[in-house]
Amino acid sequence: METPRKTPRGTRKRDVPLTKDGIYAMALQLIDADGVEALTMRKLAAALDANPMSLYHHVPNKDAVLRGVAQRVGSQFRAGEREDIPWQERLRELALDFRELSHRHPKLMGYSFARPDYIQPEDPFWQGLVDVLSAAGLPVSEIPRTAATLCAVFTGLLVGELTGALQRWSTLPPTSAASHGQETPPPSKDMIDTMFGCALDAAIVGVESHVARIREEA
Amino acid sequence: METPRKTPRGTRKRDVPLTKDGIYAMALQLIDADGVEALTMRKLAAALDANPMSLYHHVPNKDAVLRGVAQRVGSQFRAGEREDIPWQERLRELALDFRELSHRHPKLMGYSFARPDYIQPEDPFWQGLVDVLSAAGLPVSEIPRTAATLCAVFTGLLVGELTGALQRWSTLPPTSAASHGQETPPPSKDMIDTMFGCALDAAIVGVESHVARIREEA
DNA sequence: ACCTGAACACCGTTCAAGT
DNA sequence: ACCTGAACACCGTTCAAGT
Repeated sequence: METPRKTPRGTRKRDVPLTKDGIYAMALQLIDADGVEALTMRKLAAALDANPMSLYHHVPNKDAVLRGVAQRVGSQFRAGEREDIPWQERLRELALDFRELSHRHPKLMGYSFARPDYIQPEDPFWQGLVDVLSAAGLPVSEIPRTAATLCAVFTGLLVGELTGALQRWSTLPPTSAASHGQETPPPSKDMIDTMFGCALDAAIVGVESHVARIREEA
Repeated sequence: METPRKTPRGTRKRDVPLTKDGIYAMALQLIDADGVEALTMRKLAAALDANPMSLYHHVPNKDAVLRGVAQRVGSQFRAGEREDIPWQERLRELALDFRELSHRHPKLMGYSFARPDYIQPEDPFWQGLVDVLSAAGLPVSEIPRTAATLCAVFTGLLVGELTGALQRWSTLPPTSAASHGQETPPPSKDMIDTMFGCALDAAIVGVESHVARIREEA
């Protein structure tokens, strides 16, 4: 009754041995499909056609898996390398790229953004951001905090979009008095694009005036 | 051996019957102390000196408890009611108030901010924000999306602060080449205050120019 | 070195039964 | 109406044992 070998016929996944990378990759697939809260060490093992306990030979615990996946994806955010365009355009590209990639793993990012370590100093995204701010004329000592502020603002907008909060808030009635005016139109994808655009413009202006202020003082 | 009544001597909590509000209040205490991920229906019941299953008579499930707590706290964010000062100042006050109150429940807010429903349309905070933007001269139809964008930006910064991401990123080396320049100074509380201030300034300028642009078009 | 089964100490929630 | 004990279907993780 009991098949003596796994993958008896269907030749499921694992001809390949378990690896850290393989575990992270499958975890990402499961998260993309069902969300972070549905990820389970047992389900992960099953998806890899392995014994749940085998995972612990490659990974210390579940939190490490989540951290690994978050950092793996975080490191895929690319840096706008084009040095031929003004830094303002580069920043815009960087941000839009960030957003587009987030859309590929919405379930993960909603979770990732709440953990401080999904962006690593070696990540191209961080490097790119530092480059752009340096091109903007910001002194080195000012760059990390400006970059950090920009990251926080981007992720705030993205969390808002990915969780639906931005959608929800945008359709909230502007006054509490029940439905006595015109309705606000439902926000389309376009409208959220516009909101991102506005915020990005404001951020750019903010950096510009920060640079100007520092120039003045010197 | 078995004491026939609860609270046999210590007269613990419950002379009072279980209520929805009581449950939320205790859940908030536990979350403040140990974090959202440590909250358990069983521990919550124990803290209320009740049988775990009794909770389900007042609350449908754990998610409802978390939602209830988040909304309870969300509704405590106050609206800057002072109409005698310019809207820019009112917006600043609103934001700083929001931040200060978040600091009172850091463990909760790190979680809350990821759920779209912690701000309700009837909340004073939302009403205040709508008021301020209306005082800024924004047409009613523009207000919800502007308010939504501002909320997303604030919460992004706050999440960054509460999770330590802002701290961490601010001390990241501005260049990947290992330690070959001056160090960036460690960010103090003051420095994070400054970052908030800058972002707030940029947001205000952004709203101002949005108003100007709309005026122009009309 | 890598894998595994059994077991431990938990979870959230259902349900039938009590008052 | 409100509370409860037992039980179910799960968790993450440890550990001793296997190859």
